[in-house]
Amino acid sequence: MRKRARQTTRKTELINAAIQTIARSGTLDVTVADIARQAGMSPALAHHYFGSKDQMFLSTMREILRRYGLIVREAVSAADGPRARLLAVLDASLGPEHFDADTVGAWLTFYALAQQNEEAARLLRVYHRRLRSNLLVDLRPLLGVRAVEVAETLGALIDGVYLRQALSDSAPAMLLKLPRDYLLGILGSKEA
Amino acid sequence: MRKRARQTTRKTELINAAIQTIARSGTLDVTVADIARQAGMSPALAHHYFGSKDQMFLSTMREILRRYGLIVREAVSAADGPRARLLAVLDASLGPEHFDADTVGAWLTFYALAQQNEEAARLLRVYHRRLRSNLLVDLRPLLGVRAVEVAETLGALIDGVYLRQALSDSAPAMLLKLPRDYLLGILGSKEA
DNA sequence: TTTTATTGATTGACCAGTCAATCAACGCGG
DNA sequence: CCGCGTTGATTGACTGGTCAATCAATAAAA
Repeated sequence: MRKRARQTTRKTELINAAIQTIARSGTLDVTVADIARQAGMSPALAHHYFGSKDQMFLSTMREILRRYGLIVREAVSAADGPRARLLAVLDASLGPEHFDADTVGAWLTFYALAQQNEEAARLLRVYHRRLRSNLLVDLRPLLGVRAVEVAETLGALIDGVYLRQALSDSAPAMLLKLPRDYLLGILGSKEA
Repeated sequence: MRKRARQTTRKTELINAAIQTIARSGTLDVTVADIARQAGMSPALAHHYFGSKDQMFLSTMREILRRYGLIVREAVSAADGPRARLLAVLDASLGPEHFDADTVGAWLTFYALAQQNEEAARLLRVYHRRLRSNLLVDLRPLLGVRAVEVAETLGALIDGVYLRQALSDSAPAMLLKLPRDYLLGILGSKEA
């Protein structure tokens, strides 16, 4: 048991180091040595735990996805009613936990990775579907058939906001409220 | 003069080869040798013309941006009235010329590059500003102060659609009509 | 002839992954 | 409580391969 715990902490340390290192350099070209150094251990140890660079990246991606799912689930369960839950999903998706420079950098880089690596693409599709279904659950009772289109639009909008945030051209605050305002606009006009 | 012409064609050949090669492999990890081979010449010649790999990539990016600007300007000048011009900008931005697998692949990859390379980030910001201003020109007379928010939303939405297209999860047709429907929804409700 | 185009060969750097060797903790029989 | 063997943690050194960039040499053009 002690053994397993140690292994887990080491892996987690490497994953955190990977997120930081990837975001800081903005590429997947980061070397295993870079990540290991960031985590304060030798490159050989990283291989010992993950087997290959690709496996390390995929684990990192899974971890980011896991954290995202956790936060969303928490936020949704704390909200009451469809409208509040929808806003909770948006807030959680664009919350500071995912929107810090590190995570955004890593996130963007994974999109690039997804073009090469089928497993990476699969993980990204999982995220898309999860977001979509989270939105649809509460959009359907409010909008009926139009829910699908609105859900797709919100999904694309969130991703676009991420993308632009990574370049930090516009003011961040402005970008963050875009999906929320879109949703409120839709809900408001439907209420009438 | 002859000299310049030859140099230009060689450079263009390399740029086209770069677009194809990047898109096909889905990464910036393509080697100069790969690109040169695709263009039917030796790697050494590619260095002769561009000096470095980075310069070659940046030239490629500028070329893609130039083509985009060209198409948009053409489409806009052919349209009549603010509403038609807005739709023209959207259609041109998501048109098949930029939406084929090759260009989308290269585009996405450049977003990743922009995190490392300041010049790449600058070029992407140029594109953002150009799109924004293209939209604002015709949105302002229709929407007044709200034009800014709508322009930002459309920009983010387009980028998001690109991103999702690159993963081709949803049906392409569905994705493509999202920005258009959003704009029509805004304009429709304002007309009232 | 002078300049430009073009290439094959080479170099120097870098990096993922391997391996053999230490090191530290733990368990266990005496 | 003490050697001692087992097992996982950890590392430094090394390898095989790749790639950007350079260079010297040749062909073609001006």
